[in-house]
Amino acid sequence: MKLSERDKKILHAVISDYIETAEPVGSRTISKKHGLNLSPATIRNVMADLEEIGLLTQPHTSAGRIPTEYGLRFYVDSMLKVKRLSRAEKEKIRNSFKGLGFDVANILKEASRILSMASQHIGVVLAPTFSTVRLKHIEFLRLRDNLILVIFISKSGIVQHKVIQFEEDLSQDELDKFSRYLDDILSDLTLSEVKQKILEEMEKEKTAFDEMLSKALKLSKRAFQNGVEEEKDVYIEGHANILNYPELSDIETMKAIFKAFEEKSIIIKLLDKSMSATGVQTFIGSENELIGVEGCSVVTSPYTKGSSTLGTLGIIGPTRMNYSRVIPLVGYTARLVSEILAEIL
DNA sequence: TCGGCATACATGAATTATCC
DNA sequence: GGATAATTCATGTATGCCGA
Repeated sequence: MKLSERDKKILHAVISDYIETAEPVGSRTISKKHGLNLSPATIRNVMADLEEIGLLTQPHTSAGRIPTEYGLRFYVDSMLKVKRLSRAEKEKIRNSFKGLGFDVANILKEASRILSMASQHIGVVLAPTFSTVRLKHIEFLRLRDNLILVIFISKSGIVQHKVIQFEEDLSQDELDKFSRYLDDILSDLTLSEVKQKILEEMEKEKTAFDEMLSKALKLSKRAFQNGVEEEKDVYIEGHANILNYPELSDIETMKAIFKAFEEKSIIIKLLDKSMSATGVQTFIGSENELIGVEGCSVVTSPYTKGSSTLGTLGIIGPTRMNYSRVIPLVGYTARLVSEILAEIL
């Protein structure tokens, strides 16, 4: 779409005023406030043109204009000048993570809090799944005949469990021995490395004829069969910030937003969508159809370790959020979380 | 002559004030 | 508290001016 410089200036003025006030923006306001040296009538003509091509809309005939989702998308893609975070802001964010130690849950919760506090929107962080972290300990608990509870503990403290059936009835003593043996050979490996290692060890064991090893490996093979059931965790901070935005404060909208937060699966699906992406992504209004709330935008970025994505973090707020500030904030926080987790996981 | 822009004016909707 | 009037603010359109 080709817009003249004048059209772009007027569109930019409408959108920046709307982001600031959440109110429709009139031609006279633009004429007075933005020093474009154009009369309100001229600005009205341009606004009518921008409305015709779908970038602006008018809530009612005697109101000013507000940007459409399409207008905001055009603004973000073509006109937005992203502001860099200041050194002081970066330092403040970095310092917030100090003293949290190696507790991944605390680090992610803090990331969510930082995103919420710094943006005055809602901060969300999708935790890494078990398959992306390294194993520290595997524990077997005998439940009853042939039924065993397997507990997986990752190096970063993520715990998953699974109940398996084994053809032999094993005593708790035997299970403890297996656990110690498997800790020795599987510790510090990722889930895919674990599976490979078990196959290698089974191959070796064929020549060793060690009954204990054979049982332990069979048991571990069963434990890791079909993967480890993964419960995805999501950290959400700053729910109350919704109340600061008049366009989201009607009862029905708030109900829908809080429902999405209660049913975490909706937020998880939304964050999952950007797992495969690189860098910061913006979903404006209906582009994030999963939340099902009009007037909401989501800005996300995956955090990584090397080339593999561990999880996603982001900000949920009104479509009129200050994208020039939110985008670098999400990007920097994701880079910082990647950096911190790389040392732990 | 034509296009861009400004002024003037009629109109519509929301908000505020006033009255009962 | 509800109905009505007055005010405010933003719009669209007709018309005129000016420069290319």
